[in-house]
Amino acid sequence: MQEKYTPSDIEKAAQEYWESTQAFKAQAAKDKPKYYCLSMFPYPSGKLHMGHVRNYTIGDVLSRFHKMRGYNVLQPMGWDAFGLPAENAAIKNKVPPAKWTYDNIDYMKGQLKSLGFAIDWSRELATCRPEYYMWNQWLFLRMLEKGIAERKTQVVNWDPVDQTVLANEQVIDGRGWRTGALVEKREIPGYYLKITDYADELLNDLDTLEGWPERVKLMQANWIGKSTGVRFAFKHDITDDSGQPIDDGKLWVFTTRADTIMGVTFCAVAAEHPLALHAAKRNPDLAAFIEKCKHGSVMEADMATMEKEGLPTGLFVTHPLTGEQVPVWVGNYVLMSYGDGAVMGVPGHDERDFAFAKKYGIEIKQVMARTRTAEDSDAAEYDLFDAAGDWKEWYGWKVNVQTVNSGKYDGLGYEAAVNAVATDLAAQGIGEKKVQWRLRDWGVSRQRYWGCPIPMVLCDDCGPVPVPDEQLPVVLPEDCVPDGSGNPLLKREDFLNTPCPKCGKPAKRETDTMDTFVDSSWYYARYATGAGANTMVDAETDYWMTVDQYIGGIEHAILHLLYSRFWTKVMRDLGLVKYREPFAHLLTQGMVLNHAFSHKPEGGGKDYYWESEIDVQRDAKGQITGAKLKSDGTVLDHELTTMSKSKNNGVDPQALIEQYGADTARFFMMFAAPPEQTLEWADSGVEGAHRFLKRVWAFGHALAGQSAAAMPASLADDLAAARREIHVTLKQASYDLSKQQFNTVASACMKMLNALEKVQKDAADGWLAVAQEGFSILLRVLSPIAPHISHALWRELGYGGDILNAPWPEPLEAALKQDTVELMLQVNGKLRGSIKVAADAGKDAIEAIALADEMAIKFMEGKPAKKVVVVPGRLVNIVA
RNA sequence: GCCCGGGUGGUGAAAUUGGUAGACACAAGGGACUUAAAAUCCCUCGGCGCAAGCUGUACGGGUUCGAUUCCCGUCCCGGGCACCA
Repeated sequence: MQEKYTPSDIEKAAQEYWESTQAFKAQAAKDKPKYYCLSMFPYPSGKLHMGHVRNYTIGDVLSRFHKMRGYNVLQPMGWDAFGLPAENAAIKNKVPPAKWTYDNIDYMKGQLKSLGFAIDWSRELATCRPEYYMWNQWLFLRMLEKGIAERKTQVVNWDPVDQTVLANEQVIDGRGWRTGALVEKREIPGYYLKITDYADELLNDLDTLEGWPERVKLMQANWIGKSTGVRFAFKHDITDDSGQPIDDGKLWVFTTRADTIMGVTFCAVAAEHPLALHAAKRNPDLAAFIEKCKHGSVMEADMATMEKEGLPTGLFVTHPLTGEQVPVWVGNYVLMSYGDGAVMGVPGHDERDFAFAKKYGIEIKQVMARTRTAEDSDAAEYDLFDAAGDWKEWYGWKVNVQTVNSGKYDGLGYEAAVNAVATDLAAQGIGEKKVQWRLRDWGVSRQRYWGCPIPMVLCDDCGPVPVPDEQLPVVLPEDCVPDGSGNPLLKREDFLNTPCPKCGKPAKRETDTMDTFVDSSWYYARYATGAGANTMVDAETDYWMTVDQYIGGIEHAILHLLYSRFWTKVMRDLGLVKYREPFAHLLTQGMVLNHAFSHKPEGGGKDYYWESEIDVQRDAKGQITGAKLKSDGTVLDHELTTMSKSKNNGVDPQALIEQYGADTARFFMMFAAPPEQTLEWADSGVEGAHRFLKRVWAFGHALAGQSAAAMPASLADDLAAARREIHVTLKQASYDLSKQQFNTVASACMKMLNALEKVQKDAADGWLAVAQEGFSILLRVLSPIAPHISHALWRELGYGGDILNAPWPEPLEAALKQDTVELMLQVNGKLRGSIKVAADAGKDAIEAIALADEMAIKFMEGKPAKKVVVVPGRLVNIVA
């Protein structure tokens, strides 16, 4: 056995051994419980970064741990290979996205292999391969048949100079990233998947996901956003140019606050609303305002933070309960795509309406008063409603308030008022209670090249026609090079021209491709499908699914996970799978953050710089206070954010692996922080992890070549203590693993080695027995985290077989046993010392010992003990 | 702006989920070995104090015999907000 720890040799040998024995090839087996462990597949951006290392090491630790626990483990890997960065790279380097993507996959696969993950590579897939994405197309056609997919209009960011649709990411401060042109909102046709049809089930089934973090379920529930309210109409007799009443003379709105309906002093409609468009015909100012509303962002965050602006239309509608005339405004914050594109304005009891009314001098009516409760009976000053003053929190409350100035509805609480109002509106036939969802349908059309083609043909005569199944897949040509000025497929005649499947006349293919979230919505099921399947999924899927443990970044808490859940339910309804949820347990890994430095140049866009290109200024505590570009001194913006290719702040693990080895990289990553916690990247501490592995190797080397020693019936004190320390630590480590808290499992390994090293080699008989037993425990606990060194030492020391299949160690009661325990001694909650008592001492005996203690007597200052709290095994607190 | 997290020594973190705050490490300082360096090993290490002790888990309150942990409020940082993935 080599004396020196040389990771490069050890790791290469272990990986070759695993490869030659096909150690990680997963096959259905009846004699063992299955464990499908899945990490979110990476986007092939070029190189791995530390976030990947963290994600995949977590998955690997869980996989290897479960294998040792006797499970039949599947851990697959693949590539989320379609997406925008490949097109950006093409624009920059004039390389086809396909080539760039495949090259990146090659490189990153090599990196993953060098990290020694227990992956079944035979199941590898890439979503940009026709054999994968043809099933996107196939399922899309099924959805179309069932009415789950439909064609509607969608609002997109339009760059008027490049004549192209921009992703939100490509819009910086309202301007196109390449052209700097003001971006416009534009309506174009696109396909939607009716996820809202599944809203109820997606919400209710969250309760069945016991293995999901509460915070993720909460985020999803909030996103789905079920709210009960009232949809009702304001009647009017506004007619269009042909004399027809617009929208049948009804302005529909939805509200969750029908209890405040008597406080309505205006209505606001979206810029695209028929009433707005009608009024604009005779009002140039309004027409200009509507035109202005077309610019700007489609993002919710921008909508919420932008200055709320409006203009009166000069039109009035009739309040359904008071008969009063209510002015109609156009508001830039009202979206045509939400509900009916119109809202009622109650400035007295809605904060946004309050600000709007004050800005434009609209009347503010109080229709709610605070109800006095026991807790705030003395808060008289808060009860005063002041329309001229500032907004007060309670104006918007639903509880501890009741209706006032509301005529027949006076004196009611929230629910009673809503019910009374809804009943009266229903009696008039212009309103009803309605469940409203925040969740919107999933728009899947992307005006981009590098994605899965939507299998439709546009015929002048027949309109949009689905591509027949037997013509699938619609293959994306892989040699296009996007240049930023629209979808290159529009110039590909060979792709574009095709006969209409219905009438046979010349027609054009749809050039829109699918949202890449489609690709990632079912890849987990495809991994589990047998090789060579000529269906989307097969019987083997039923064996492996559902995924027992899914691991991925918290940034996917809503969209990816919700779309995957939806897709699963659609597949179930089509009879393709039997399960209703894809992921039983979810571990949301915290992001690995790094500093990012950027600058917004004159012509628009946003440039990111590598840390090596800049000078960083720090304060005395090392906090970054500023940064300048080395080349020309440009002052840069600074943020702490997730590692990504586009921000030039990814840290490549390659240097780490080459210098210290994969085991050190893995061990350090696990040791650094618990998996769910956000982690600011710093490599200080890598040395320590490496030092530890060197000590493990050295200890193993010292034990090599010795035959197995029997454990003596009794051990010297220091050996018994060391052995106990090992078993106590093992117990803790197993518990921590069940909690998925790997940083303390890593530190447990360190504690075990510390305990073993502490006892002198020749201290007493039994040393060898304790060392051999302890080291075999240490290696097994260490092996999921640092598998290569554990594999090598396990074989060198002849513990028998392959550590991959060694049973997980169990702590021995005999080793854990102790005769006396130390209890902390508190007086009035302050630590004053400690007492030693027999391990089996009763409460009375412990009390007696505590009260007789010198420190207890001193700090009780002669006062009698009012109460003595005894926490078994932990402490005694004397209250004097 | 809205939804969800987080904040503990110089640094990463731990605390059996209400019971010894800082385990395990990193960095730093001191020492041993060495001609020297590297490597390795030993010691010190929240703050104040000679000590007894006091104080300390972002900040301000509260509940409790006892709060990093539970409740209320504030500040800061991160994630998501539907075309980045």
